[in-house]
Amino acid sequence: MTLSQTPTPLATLIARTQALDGGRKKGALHGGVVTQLRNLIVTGVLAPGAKLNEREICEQLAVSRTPVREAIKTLIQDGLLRALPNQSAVVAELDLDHVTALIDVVTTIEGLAGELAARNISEEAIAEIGLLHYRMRLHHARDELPGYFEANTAFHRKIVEIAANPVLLWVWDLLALRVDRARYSSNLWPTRWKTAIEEHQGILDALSARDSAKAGEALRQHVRNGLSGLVAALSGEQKDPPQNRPDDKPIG
Amino acid sequence: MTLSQTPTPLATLIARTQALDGGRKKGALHGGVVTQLRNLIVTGVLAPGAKLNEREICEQLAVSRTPVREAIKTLIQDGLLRALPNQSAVVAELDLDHVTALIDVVTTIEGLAGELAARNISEEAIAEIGLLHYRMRLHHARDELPGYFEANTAFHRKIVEIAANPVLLWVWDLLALRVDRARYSSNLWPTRWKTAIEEHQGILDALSARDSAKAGEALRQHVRNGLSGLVAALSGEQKDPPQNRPDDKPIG
DNA sequence: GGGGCGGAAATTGCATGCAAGCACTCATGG
DNA sequence: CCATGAGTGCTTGCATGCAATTTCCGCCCC
Repeated sequence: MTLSQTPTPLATLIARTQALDGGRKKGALHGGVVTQLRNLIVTGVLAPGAKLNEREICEQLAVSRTPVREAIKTLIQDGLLRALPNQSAVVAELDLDHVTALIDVVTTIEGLAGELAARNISEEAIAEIGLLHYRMRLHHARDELPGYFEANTAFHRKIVEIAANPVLLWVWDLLALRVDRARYSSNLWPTRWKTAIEEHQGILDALSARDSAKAGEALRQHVRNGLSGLVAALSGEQKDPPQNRPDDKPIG
Repeated sequence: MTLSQTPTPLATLIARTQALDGGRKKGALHGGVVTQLRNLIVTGVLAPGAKLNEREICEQLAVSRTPVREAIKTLIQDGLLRALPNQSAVVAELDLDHVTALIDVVTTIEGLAGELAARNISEEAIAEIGLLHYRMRLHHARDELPGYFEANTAFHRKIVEIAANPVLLWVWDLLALRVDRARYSSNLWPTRWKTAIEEHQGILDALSARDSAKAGEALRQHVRNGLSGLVAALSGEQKDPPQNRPDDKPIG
């Protein structure tokens, strides 16, 4: 009753994902709940502004309130939820302003990652990046957006890993959550597919050449382009009334 | 008994801070515990590697395990604690590598902040920055390190605020925790005092002139210098055996 | 008809109880 | 003397109970 105006009770939506308690060890509930809820938020099943009723989540996930409460706290830290004292946590809004703000930060972070990665990169890492690039091309050719999506995230994260800076990776992971959320929210993306692949090629080339400045710049351009397009798409969608579309399948 | 080898039981240390339950409203315990523990970690009272026994913290802070557990989870997210399944959380190490990794990220982030701030800055904001700058000079002249320290943090944070990018501010706050921790850990800093003040002057000038590139560069230089000096200091201290010095007062 | 108010239900925040897992001790054997 | 293993106590992880606060509903008054 509390969660958004969706006619479908969240029950089904959560239940659809998985039952969460598969022969679990002791310390697995908290993490499991976090993952579950995070996915629901990032993919947009839980619409911005929706209230999270602890009891309801407990019932759906078949766990007690303790791990649920801890999970909610975690997601608040991640910025996916907003907390009000003595009130239900609500899914954080996805203002255009906020997504716009992401552009500069993510661009800068990924640019740094590119610069650092180009310096450290090993032959093995080059091959791994290349592999992901071609996985993306394959998914593109087959028109498999979800697969492309996943490979794309892996591609970018791999570059950050190669940068070999744990703090950078930590920040990137935090930001990636928000970027993914924005991406899921704007389900028109394919326009940039081809361009994105060309840009990826450029990034790969720069990394292979160990050209730090070029890799950084290529990544900055690529990320900025992608996120700007995303903002444009979102601002176009802004006309849709804040009602959440029922059963808004993630992408495909 | 569990918390580090310090002869002084943590009891006194925590008790010294404050009793935590001053006519509290309902939703204040969790935040209070987080703040308390965070301060203890950042200031180094809780040495890296120290185990956090839930029961003990409960007794010292006179709250039950629930808020303490939630606080610990929060601090794990912040990267101040490390979690081991079914084991006590431990204070995160402060590797030299980790602090070194901070340099590039914080430098980049503050550089971005400078660039953005220079574009948006209002006359009022310029005045506020200037005020903080002169507060620092005053504290410097009076040789009041803690006051300088506080004003310094406010100065930097203010610039990020002026940048008017909520995501940037969020990331900065997260990073600032780690920077402060490293700073507290190396208690020799005054060498850079004068230089730092000159650099601050340069930053202030660039911001006043609304010269984006210059402000960004000035901040990058300043932050890099500061953190590099910090790393140098830490790597010098590295000789001290990993034993934590008893009653290592934060700064002076 | 609209707005303010009172009370009850519901919800969060905190405290506590119980079970599983780890660490530590101490005895034993090589 | 050192390594090994069983037993015990402590610690975390989860479930649940209780109190304070919010919210929601109906009612009354204007």
